[in-house]
Amino acid sequence: MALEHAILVSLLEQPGSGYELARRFDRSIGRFWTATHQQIYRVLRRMETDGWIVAEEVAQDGRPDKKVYAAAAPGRTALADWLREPVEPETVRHELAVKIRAAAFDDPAALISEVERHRESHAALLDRYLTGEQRDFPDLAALDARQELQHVVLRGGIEYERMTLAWLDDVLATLHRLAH
Amino acid sequence: MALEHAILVSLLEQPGSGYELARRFDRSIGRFWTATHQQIYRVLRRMETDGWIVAEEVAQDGRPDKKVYAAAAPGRTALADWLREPVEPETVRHELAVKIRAAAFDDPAALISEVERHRESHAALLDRYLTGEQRDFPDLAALDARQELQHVVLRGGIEYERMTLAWLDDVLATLHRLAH
DNA sequence: ATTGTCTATGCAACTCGTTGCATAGCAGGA
DNA sequence: TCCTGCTATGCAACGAGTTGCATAGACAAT
Repeated sequence: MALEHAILVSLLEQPGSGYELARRFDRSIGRFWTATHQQIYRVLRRMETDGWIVAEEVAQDGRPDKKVYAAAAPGRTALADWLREPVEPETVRHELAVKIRAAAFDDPAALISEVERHRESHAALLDRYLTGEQRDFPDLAALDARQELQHVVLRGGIEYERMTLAWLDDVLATLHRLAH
Repeated sequence: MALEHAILVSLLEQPGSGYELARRFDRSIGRFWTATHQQIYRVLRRMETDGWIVAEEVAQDGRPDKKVYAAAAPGRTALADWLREPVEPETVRHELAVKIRAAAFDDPAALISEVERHRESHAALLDRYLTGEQRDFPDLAALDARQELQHVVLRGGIEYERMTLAWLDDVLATLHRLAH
């Protein structure tokens, strides 16, 4: 379980409400740790009672009030402890890989359009990463420690997408070959 | 939910008992879809009552009896239907990426040994993939359709591991730089 | 005028996944 | 001899994650 920790990191980078966190999990952090708003609200309440975070009610006009959370000292301690724990092995759920093997017992050609759609979404994501890189890291020679670490994670995302695109091309070529 | 489908693919490739499936999920299939024996037994019972698979009791000497499952016609139909459904977006859980961003609020050097351990396990996995490739696909020019598809998935695994190793080296260099 | 979308939070019910434990015979090593 | 580990299946309890729905005011477009 590390949703708490992902939320803590996000709140340390920038305090925010449950709703704002949910949107971040749809965008940046969510590339590495997905979560729905339901999970986030539930975990936020638990973290508040545990003293990991503190909330401040913020009145807004034209909008519902919101509770802005920020990381507290016990949260930072918990995060430091977690950092020193061994990384749990990632649980992989690669549906497309299962489908490709499944295609051997059906028509491989039936998968082609799905793989193409998949390829397009990965191409779009790579594009967003590269655009975000230009915007958030315009001068790679002048980064502080936090940005250095954010950037090395982003580089991982970029390389992952490039590798995935190349592999999907390989998959498409294979499927076309099998469909003669 | 696609554990049913992952199990179906595995049973189509080779019938087997719950226990055997659990071991396959620890080895080959599990690289793309993880599952514990508890999940597998529970889903197998459901699949049997749904008629997707059929079981045959096999007595063994020196060992407990086992139930060997094989895919049935309704299971093949369900698999074909599933193949034609759109691929669900993958839910990513990349703990290490979260930890790297977390390191900005603690000591980046504290992560180095963990990343090194991580790197070693990916190097070992790449090695196992390459050894398995030699063993299972000695002649790449003479593959049938099923093997072609298994091999393109394996190529994906190999490229993923290579990319990950390169990225982990990048991460290590960054962490060392920040620790001066 | 009405529809739709956005902000903001939450309940209830459900399924999925994990953990700990139990059984039970056999094989191999300290 | 005792301990560990392997084969083989399963129960019970819990925690994590998903889905559907609800509220409610503000704003923009049709």
